[in-house]
Amino acid sequence: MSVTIRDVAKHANLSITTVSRALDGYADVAVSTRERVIALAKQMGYAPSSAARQMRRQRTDTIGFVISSLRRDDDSRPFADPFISEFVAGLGDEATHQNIDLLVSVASPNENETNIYRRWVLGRRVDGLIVNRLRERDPRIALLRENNMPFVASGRSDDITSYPFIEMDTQTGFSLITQHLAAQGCKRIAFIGARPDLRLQQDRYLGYLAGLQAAGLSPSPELVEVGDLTRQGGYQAGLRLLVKTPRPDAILGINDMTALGAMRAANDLGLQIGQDIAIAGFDDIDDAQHTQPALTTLRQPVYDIARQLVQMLLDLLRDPTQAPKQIMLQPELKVRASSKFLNPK
Amino acid sequence: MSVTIRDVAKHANLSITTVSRALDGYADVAVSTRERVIALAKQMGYAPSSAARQMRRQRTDTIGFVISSLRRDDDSRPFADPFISEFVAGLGDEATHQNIDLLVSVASPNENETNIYRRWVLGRRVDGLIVNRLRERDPRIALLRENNMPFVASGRSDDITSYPFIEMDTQTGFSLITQHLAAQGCKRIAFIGARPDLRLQQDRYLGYLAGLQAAGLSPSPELVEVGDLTRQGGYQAGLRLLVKTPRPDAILGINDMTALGAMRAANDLGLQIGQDIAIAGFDDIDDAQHTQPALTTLRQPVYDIARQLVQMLLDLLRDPTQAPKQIMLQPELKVRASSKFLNPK
DNA sequence: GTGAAAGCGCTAACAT
DNA sequence: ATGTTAGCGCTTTCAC
Repeated sequence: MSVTIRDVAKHANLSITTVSRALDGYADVAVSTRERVIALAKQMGYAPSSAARQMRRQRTDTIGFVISSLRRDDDSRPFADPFISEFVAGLGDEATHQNIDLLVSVASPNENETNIYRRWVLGRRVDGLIVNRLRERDPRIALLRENNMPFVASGRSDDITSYPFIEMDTQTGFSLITQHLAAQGCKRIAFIGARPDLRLQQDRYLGYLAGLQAAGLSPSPELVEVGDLTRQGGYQAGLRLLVKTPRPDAILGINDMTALGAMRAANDLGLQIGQDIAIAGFDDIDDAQHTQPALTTLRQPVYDIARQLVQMLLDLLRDPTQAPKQIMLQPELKVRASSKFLNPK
Repeated sequence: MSVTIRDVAKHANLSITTVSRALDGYADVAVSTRERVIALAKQMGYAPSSAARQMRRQRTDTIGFVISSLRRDDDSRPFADPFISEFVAGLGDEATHQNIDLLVSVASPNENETNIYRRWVLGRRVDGLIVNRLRERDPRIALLRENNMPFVASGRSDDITSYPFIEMDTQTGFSLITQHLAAQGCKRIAFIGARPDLRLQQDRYLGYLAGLQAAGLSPSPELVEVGDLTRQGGYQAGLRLLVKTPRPDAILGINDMTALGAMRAANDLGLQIGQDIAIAGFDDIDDAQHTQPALTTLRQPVYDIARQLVQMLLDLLRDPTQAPKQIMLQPELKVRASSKFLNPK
């Protein structure tokens, strides 16, 4: 069917060994031979079969990433999450740059995403994995551990002893942004979070509480709503918050998409954002600078984080015994117009 | 290292043949044996090695998609293109659903993306490919053809005889939306396009011209600018257009991102969108409904198209001799507030 | 209903 | 500097 190393060897009157070594650039091949082989291979359209190579080398030169979509219904578009897009872009760019492949899977909420991991891990489909949006006692981590599958994480789980990760200091970040809102004169600062089993919910919520305390404000259950990290979820939660009396004078979203949804809710209720109410988010997605008014947020260098995660994973694959690199980054506060507040009573 | 079929066979006191057949559900295995094997495999954490399977079956159960980023610089975030995200989401969802894997690569502008195709094709890394944003005399298509690599396309190239594709009738669509703008009273309707070698530029530009003609307006080179499908490109082109005298009274973007950029340009110049100037786009990305004012556009069911493309590709893999399915869809005009125009002189 | 054996295409250890 | 050979883990004929 397609051209194999045997065909090339035959045409070159060489053994397949020599062809293999010539193409892989081994030193013990005559220069003239090497050049001849390379030219011939190119001309014949030969490239090593990836399956054969994987089998022989016991290595796939492929890393995997499973996009876990947290929510999908008729109103919210799938995967519209720009955070994930940018993350995937970083993974893809760095993978290409390092000459490895990226296997991507999308786990819809109804299927058991652990199954995808299981298939990839047990079938040695990939050399390693990138994991994000970790949960408490994350079953994926357990699976990877049990099967010795190398992985790096964005954010950390409970047990951080044995794997590399990059994490934003979201707790400090949320404390700072909460204090920023308080400094605008806001007294009733609401928070739209996410499912409590998500690690990021815990960190960010704690940061929010810490920020309130630092500002001398007391927390209230009335001011906390649960979203789902999507614009739609933020919109719904925003509506629930804004009809309460007394009304919140600020809304902090667990991420930018949530904040964008809340902005829309405020808009629909006729409130002037950056005047009647302050709104802020987290991530600094592309849209954040392009809304009217622009969204105050904490910047997370998602693209760079993704690239670095790939590098960390490759380091780990090269030397599995090394101490896991664990990096903590400070998010950067981006103050824009949405967090102004001109109506302090 | 990891558990193979041999290990399972040994534990079960069976030949590897029987284990293989039991797990693959062949009929000629005793029910009791099958159950025993399945239980044992699960308990031992066995799953067939994907590399070995690929090699033996001469099939990868993987399809590929290369994201060709058209532009990357400091101002524009990579991959922020929601069109691509949604497309990838559709591919990923359907692939998962069909139990195959999706290999993704990101081709940065500086590397030769044909190299990625070459590696995948010659190395039989994937069973088939999804291709989009075709160009005139597309070298990728030539490569795929030469090497008998099955593929399906979103949009078509010059030679449409031999491969399946799904295409939007963008020409009709752009004609309609241009006429819609004219019907608002706009007389100087500008168009922000893209590189002329992109197939989509040609179709959409022709549609724009046809729409002008149908509305009794004459085209002017003054009213046409070149962008790059990004928000940033739309912004720059928008600025160039809006400082001209006389000023355009409508801007039609080749896609929504371009239109969004143009909206920002109009905003920056103090123009009221949907009043001083009408703006429209194409795609109906998630953001289109969330801008202020909401963006008039032509809806393209990107997610569904992507899913269907995967199905078409799998059909093609199952029966390579079948006549290529070629589908043409009509985009749906979504009239929103951005295309109002209240200042006809 | 089960097993033996060939072979997918390649790489690497070992020989020459 | 080049060739011989074993074997990666699996599926699939073919034989029993």
